[in-house]
Amino acid sequence: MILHCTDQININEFRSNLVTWFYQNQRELPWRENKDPYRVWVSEIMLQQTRVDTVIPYYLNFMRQFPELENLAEASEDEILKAWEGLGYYSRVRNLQTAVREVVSHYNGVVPDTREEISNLKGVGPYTAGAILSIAYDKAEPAVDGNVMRVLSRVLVIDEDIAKVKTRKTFERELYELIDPEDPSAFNQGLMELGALVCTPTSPGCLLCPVQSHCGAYHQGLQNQLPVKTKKKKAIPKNMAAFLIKNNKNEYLIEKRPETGLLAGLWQFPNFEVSSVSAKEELEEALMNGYGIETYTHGEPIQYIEHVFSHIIWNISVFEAKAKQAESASGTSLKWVSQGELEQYAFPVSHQKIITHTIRGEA
DNA sequence: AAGACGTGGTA
DNA sequence: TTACCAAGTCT
Repeated sequence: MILHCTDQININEFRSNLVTWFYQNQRELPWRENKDPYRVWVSEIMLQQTRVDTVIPYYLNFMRQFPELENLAEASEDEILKAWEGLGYYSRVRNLQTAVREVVSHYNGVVPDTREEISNLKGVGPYTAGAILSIAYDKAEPAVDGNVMRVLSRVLVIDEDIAKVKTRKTFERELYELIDPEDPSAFNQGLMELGALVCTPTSPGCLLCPVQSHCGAYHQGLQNQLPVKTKKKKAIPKNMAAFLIKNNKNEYLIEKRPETGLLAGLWQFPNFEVSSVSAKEELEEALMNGYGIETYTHGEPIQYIEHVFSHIIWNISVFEAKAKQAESASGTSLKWVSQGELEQYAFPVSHQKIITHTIRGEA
């Protein structure tokens, strides 16, 4: 093993090669304009399991809408979900607001700077804690994400399964030795940037790599065998029925999803799992029991949507229906809204397709 | 420990 | 088309 641990000369060279490379090759990103802890925090939450290119427009909009931590703390749930609409993993923004409120009430609006305190904030796990501490506060704390595990598994030739939660701790232990105490921010970001731009999952650019000489996998020709990662299971398909229901005022019925679980707190058209979409009686009964809505009988589906989540596939048949009564027993989770009002509410991507295709008649 | 939790891009 | 991914966290 080329680098492993005790050789201080090699460690110093590794650090300086990585940090120098980072300053010369880092991308200009909106969250790199300054080190404001709140701005760094928001970016780290958005970046979880999400590509840089996807995040950029959301980040710009989010910071325009909630420029200071206090603005986010005071926003409504519908506002924050709308700002997150389409980004996925919606509990991230709900947790972020909970955490930001905690910072306002408990830390006088100042993001705490110890791992202990910051880790107790909702949605801040080991990676995000390390990222904020190092990037915003220049603390020598590891920030182990998928990039870092891929890069270090190659450099240090570590073949533990990076899909396993405990493997992260192995890399954190190594990092406490390896991290550059002079510039932990550039070191951590350099590791991630290297993973994103050079030490990629497939066909890594070893010939361009600033730490090639320190890389055990490169010297042994193992860069394509590492990291080791077990595969995940495939998504399970479900038959879903969705209903586009109008009343006599030309309004649509929408419902708010439960506060926990899949797509928590988002709005949707009445939507539920069915054994079969051709069992009309089952559909009518579900509408009556679930929504208190009697409808004029509906015909064949007017739209089919396949939507793939990480662990589920929704095969949605969309039906059109007219409510027999103008008002329904409207709990807080049911609402009649005009076409124009629809855009105020955050919908899952699968139901955005109903709005664009069936309501607006776009391609 | 393993599964829940989204979405859009790429080979 | 299927599979895997992309700056993880919570239960």
